[in-house]
Amino acid sequence: MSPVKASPTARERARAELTREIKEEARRQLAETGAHGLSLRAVARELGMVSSALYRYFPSRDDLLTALIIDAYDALGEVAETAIAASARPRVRWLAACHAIRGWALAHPHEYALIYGSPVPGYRAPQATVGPASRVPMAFMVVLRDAVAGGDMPAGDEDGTGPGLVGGALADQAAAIAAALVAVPGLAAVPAEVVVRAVIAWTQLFGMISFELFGQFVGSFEPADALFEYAVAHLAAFVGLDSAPSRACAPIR
Amino acid sequence: MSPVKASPTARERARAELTREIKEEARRQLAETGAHGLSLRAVARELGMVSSALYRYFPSRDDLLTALIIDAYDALGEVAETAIAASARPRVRWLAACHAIRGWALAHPHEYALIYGSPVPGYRAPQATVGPASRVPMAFMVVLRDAVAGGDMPAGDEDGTGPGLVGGALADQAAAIAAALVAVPGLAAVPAEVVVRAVIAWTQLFGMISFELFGQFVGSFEPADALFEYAVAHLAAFVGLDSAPSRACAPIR
DNA sequence: GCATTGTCAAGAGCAGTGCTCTCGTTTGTG
DNA sequence: CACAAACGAGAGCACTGCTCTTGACAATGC
Repeated sequence: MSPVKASPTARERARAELTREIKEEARRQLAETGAHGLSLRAVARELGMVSSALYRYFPSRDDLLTALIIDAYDALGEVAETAIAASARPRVRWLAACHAIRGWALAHPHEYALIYGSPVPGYRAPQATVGPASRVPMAFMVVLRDAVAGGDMPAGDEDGTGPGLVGGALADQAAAIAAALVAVPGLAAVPAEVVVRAVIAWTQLFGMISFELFGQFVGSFEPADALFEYAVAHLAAFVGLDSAPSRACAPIR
Repeated sequence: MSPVKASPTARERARAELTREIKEEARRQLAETGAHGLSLRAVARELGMVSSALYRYFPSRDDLLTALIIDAYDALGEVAETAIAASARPRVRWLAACHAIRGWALAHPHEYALIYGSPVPGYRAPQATVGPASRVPMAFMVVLRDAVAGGDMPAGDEDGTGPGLVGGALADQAAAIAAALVAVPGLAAVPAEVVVRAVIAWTQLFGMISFELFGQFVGSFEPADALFEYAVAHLAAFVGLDSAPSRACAPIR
């Protein structure tokens, strides 16, 4: 935001350092006791300061949580972005992103719960989170855009009446996203139906990770590795990223 | 559990009544302030009693929450079961269940968050919840079983190498579920691949509902009606419930 | 019928929380 | 150097979940 001063004063450096330490300690407690158990007083105690001093850095507990949420979004976004960075076939990059995201979620369950679980206490996501939050879906879109540009996917697939044709409000919403995607790096356009399918794939991915993490697979699909593998393979086919272009996603029948 | 006495004493009736009232008031506060805001003292205050008296009915706050969780699972399970009760084509019953579940979730967001959001505070789901929790996925399985039995779905679809063939650990896990399903009402068996696909559809459904409810669709897909419609149509095709059997889920290409 | 036993609501109290306010002190700047 | 902003410390408020004790009531055995 504000331009970084050439020589930050000792006070500013101390402040930045302490802010970092507070978040670090908070993240530690988060990993131990979850969002509910995160206590400002405990964080302050652990840092050897008094609780009221902490309010100079985060005006409320929710603000601390928001900072952690943004960090988590960014961390996961970076994981996804490095996963798709490899110069491989789009399908490989897609699958890599899915596995990387799951890996991060399993390694940081409480931080995952913080951003993809039920919204914390009373609290509504502030605007500052939507940027970092969009990094993951954006990464998937980038892969699809590259696939379209590279000819790895049929570009114009507006065939008549599919089982769930994109039309009406859906088409508009998808077009808005596709437009935003084109505007930024300015290359090939992604068809509306592919955008919609990508969003569905996105929800599918996080639905499965959430179920695995939040214990909905109790006695049935645990571990969920095989199920996940199967699901993401289907998802890649669903959005149009095929290993063998024919028989995309209908082995049944 | 315990056999109901023919003539419950006045004390027993009062206790049951008060237990019901406590849960009712707790549910009301839950709808207003979320799980975090639910306070035993506030519930007691609203009921005109003192907080300590409440501990005679629920030994701890977590126990109250558990009771609410079980109730929520049961309520949603019943919604799903009545939705599939109609004697229509399996595909119609499937879609009805999806829409009914979403409708309940939108009407009871906090209760939904309680059961499908991040697991509350520190707490791990006790065994008593797994029964009610399985009613929804079970309902979907029943539809599929009926579809297989009624010939609405290809029964043996073990064609060679699909994009994500079910095999190894996945096949075992799916077979265990299919076996449990057959054991109860004892009719047609559901192929392993269909079971796996049903589970994936289940996670997809709740992934989308969660994203809609928890605000991940911020500026993009709101309202999500059209997206949901499109997604569940795909899901029905994905598990093998087709309106027009051919071109199941591959309008792309 | 009376005494015993168990259940119940009430109250006080403990340890903990988020948050606010007021103090001196420290630090950077005009 | 002086002044203002930033800071850490402490006390305090209202609230929480939870425990313990006390006295009143209802159900049961003799």
